[in-house]
Amino acid sequence: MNKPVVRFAPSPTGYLHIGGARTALFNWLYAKKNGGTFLLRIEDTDLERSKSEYVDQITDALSWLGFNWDDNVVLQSKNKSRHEEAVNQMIKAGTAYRCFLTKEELDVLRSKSEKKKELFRVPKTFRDYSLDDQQKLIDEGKDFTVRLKIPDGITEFSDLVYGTIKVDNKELDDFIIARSDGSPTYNFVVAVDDSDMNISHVIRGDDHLANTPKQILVYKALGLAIPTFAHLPMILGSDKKRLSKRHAATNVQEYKEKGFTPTSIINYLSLLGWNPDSDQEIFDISELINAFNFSQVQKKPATFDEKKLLWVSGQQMAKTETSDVIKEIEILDSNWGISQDSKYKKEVISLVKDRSKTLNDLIEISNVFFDDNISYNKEMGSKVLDDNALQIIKDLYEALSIEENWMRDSIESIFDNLMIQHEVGLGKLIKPVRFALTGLGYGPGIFDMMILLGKDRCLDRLSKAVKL
RNA sequence: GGCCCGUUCGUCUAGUGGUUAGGACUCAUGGUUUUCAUCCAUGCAACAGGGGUUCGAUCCCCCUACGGGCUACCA
Repeated sequence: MNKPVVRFAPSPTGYLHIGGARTALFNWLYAKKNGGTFLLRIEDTDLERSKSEYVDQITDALSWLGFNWDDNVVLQSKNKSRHEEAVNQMIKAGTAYRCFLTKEELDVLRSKSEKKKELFRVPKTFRDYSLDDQQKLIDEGKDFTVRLKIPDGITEFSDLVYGTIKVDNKELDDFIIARSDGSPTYNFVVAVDDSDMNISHVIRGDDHLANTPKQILVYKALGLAIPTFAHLPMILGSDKKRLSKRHAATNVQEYKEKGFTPTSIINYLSLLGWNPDSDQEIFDISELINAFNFSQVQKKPATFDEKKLLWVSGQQMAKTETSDVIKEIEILDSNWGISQDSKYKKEVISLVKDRSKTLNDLIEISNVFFDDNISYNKEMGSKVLDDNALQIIKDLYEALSIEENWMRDSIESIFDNLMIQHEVGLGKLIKPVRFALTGLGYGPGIFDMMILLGKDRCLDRLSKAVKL
């Protein structure tokens, strides 16, 4: 079997969203698994809506995810002359024809049919005009579109996900392949470009399933080799509607900003609409490449669930080496821990890594170790630091300040003494102390934290908290 | 309207012509951590409906309902 060539072909009319990322992922996985080629084509033929800043956003997001494309990015708009050539070739060959019906005429006919509840079909008025007759109309100055001459018969293909799909060509109109301004339409260019790029496997969203027979007819009309198709089910928002800009967070960039790593996002996305044929849910990238297979791709749409993403992210965090986690944080926030000792940073992260789900969690908690200017929430302070708690902290301060031995055992025994002295459990002790030290209601184990912070900073913070 | 595709716990999914329909997330409860989180255990919870075929259908067929896509001089 030849090495597959696949492509991801977004249109630059917006940022890369989660659904697009999933399509890119499955393309990329398939290419990697089979030693194939992954290409990127930007479908920028809709000049009205396409923006170059979106191209940059999309390529940035793909790079961040690690979906590196082989070869240069193909801009569809650059293939204009090739598309024109293909259209002319088809007119000459008689597989396409010039249609002189105007949009206005067609709109009238269409609405008439709709009123009568009849099925609308584009009239085939000009379908069998000879090239000479067509030329005469052109000479008269008439505008025309070019339509594919759909042959009789059945168009059938085998989709890697959906199996055999069959459509009677009677269901298809002679659709436009070139507009009256000469620009080619989607279902036409996509076939020409995929063929020119030697795409062997077209892997895309299943919103294109119904377009596929049309594209196959273009391949046939041009005598081109037909690729294999694999359509992926849609990803839905929590309201069961197709994921779109209306939904909360759909931009890949937003997930980066929320502190998710590429691996976590890829891991979670892979589980939407696909199963590894095992109980495994947490994958690193190479495991995923290994396990990927179209036979396990789902036909029904899947709903995006951020809670599970969060869980996957936490699992990934726990199994990632501390030094790699630090690298990820520094990619996200280049100012993080900038003036801190690298050994100290490592100790901080390994202390909080297993209890954090996102890089942002890590950044927030680690800040407690970097910045001695603790900001205390007043409302929370008045709740946690009642008179009893304040007395405990004062006593703790006294005991700690005369402690020579800043070790876990000695700190623990100080706490033991305080528990007896104040007749409270450790829980009642820890909460105010943690708040005094960090301003937070959660965080790593109190003793580990105190050892890492060191005696001076602990005493300093305790005294500050008392003065609140 | 026509054509195409789909429908298993709330969510992601496994599964087979005979199963107590399995796992994961979420949620609840309990345990560990004398706190929180993690972790562990237990629990709640599903075959869209109706007809067939069959000794027996969640699984095969048909219909209905629901959802999605295409039906554009959008992509």
